[in-house]
Amino acid sequence: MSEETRRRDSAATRQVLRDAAIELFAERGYDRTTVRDIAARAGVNQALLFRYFGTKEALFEDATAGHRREETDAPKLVAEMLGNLLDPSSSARRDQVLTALLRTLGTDDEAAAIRERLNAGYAETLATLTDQPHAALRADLVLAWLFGISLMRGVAATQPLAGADPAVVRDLVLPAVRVLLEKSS
Amino acid sequence: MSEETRRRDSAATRQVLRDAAIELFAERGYDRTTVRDIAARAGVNQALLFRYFGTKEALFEDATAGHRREETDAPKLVAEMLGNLLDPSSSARRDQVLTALLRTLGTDDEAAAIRERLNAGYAETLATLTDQPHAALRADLVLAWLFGISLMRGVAATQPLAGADPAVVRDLVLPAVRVLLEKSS
DNA sequence: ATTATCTATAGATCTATAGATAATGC
DNA sequence: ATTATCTATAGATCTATAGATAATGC
Repeated sequence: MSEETRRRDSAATRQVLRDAAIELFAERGYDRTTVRDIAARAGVNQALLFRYFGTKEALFEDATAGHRREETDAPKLVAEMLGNLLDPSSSARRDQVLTALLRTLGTDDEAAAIRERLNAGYAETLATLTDQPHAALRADLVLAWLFGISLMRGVAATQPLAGADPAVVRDLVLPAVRVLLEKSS
Repeated sequence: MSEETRRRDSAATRQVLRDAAIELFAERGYDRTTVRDIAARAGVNQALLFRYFGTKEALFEDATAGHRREETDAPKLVAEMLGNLLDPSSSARRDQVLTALLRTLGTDDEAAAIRERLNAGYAETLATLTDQPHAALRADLVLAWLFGISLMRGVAATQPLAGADPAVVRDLVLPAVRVLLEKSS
């Protein structure tokens, strides 16, 4: 609202920089996002980015951190994640982080940070989904599928997947996932 | 062998540039690969890259083009693709192109070229795999899975998927894919 | 004579820093 | 007095081009 006079507030400035960064990293990936773009979108001076985060890399790591998943009922997780990924209106923030990670995968410098976030945010919870042998591997495979779908829909935008009805996608994916994660009860 | 004296040969020079380019694009993605890197690996002068391809972008498109899949028996395709993706020794060339495309997905400028190559190279053939409704969508979903696996193994290198035995991965993935592509016969 | 290759560099970035200015809290 | 913010710029890239040089084929 009162955009005109912004009080001096280093915490707020840090936060608008983080917000602008995650948006731009999601839109363009790490390399194509410049520190000046970030500062411009945040509406703050570009030098402040370095004052508060040190380097562009540190800002990336800060901006994509801290989205550890809440512990949740395992069987519902896949459906929920799929819903998040498919529905553009839901949970925009987590989607942005995921998209930023996917778009930045090509950047070796960030590979370690990306691995850690993917693992902490998603794989750990998924691994509790099955009691079959290779539980962690099964979880990774499910995750790989969700990322592949997200990648082709959101980043590559290949048709028909990018334009498909989320409900149809879900109804196709879930039975196949069920085969992979089937409990031997 | 006789590296020392290379005859002047524009066709050969174009080809070593293409080869070096696809290697580096697969290793680092589009943005992190510089034209000087490419020329250095090819062992030719950097100005020749522009003489023969005009721009870096045109070189990318040239180097990733022309790997249209041979028409093949549909049911075997998924297993074969999976084998290609998982086995590091097989079909290094196609893997390089795929990896280059995956690593470059973040680059909007190349998005159209990438879409076209993924579609022409993989999705079209996969779409013949099933007679169920949403055949093309099912094919895209399988493709998304293969890409996701390739991405997590080769690019993000997340464990345990990155270190998993290819045979185990195949045995987990194929039954789930079968559910998705099941013919109604 | 033609054309493949090389030298040298323009011009446009981009990250990061040093140091000046100005708004706040005591 | 402290510290948030801004100005100005260093220094290191990167893509692309103009024009010189040198190896080939007739």
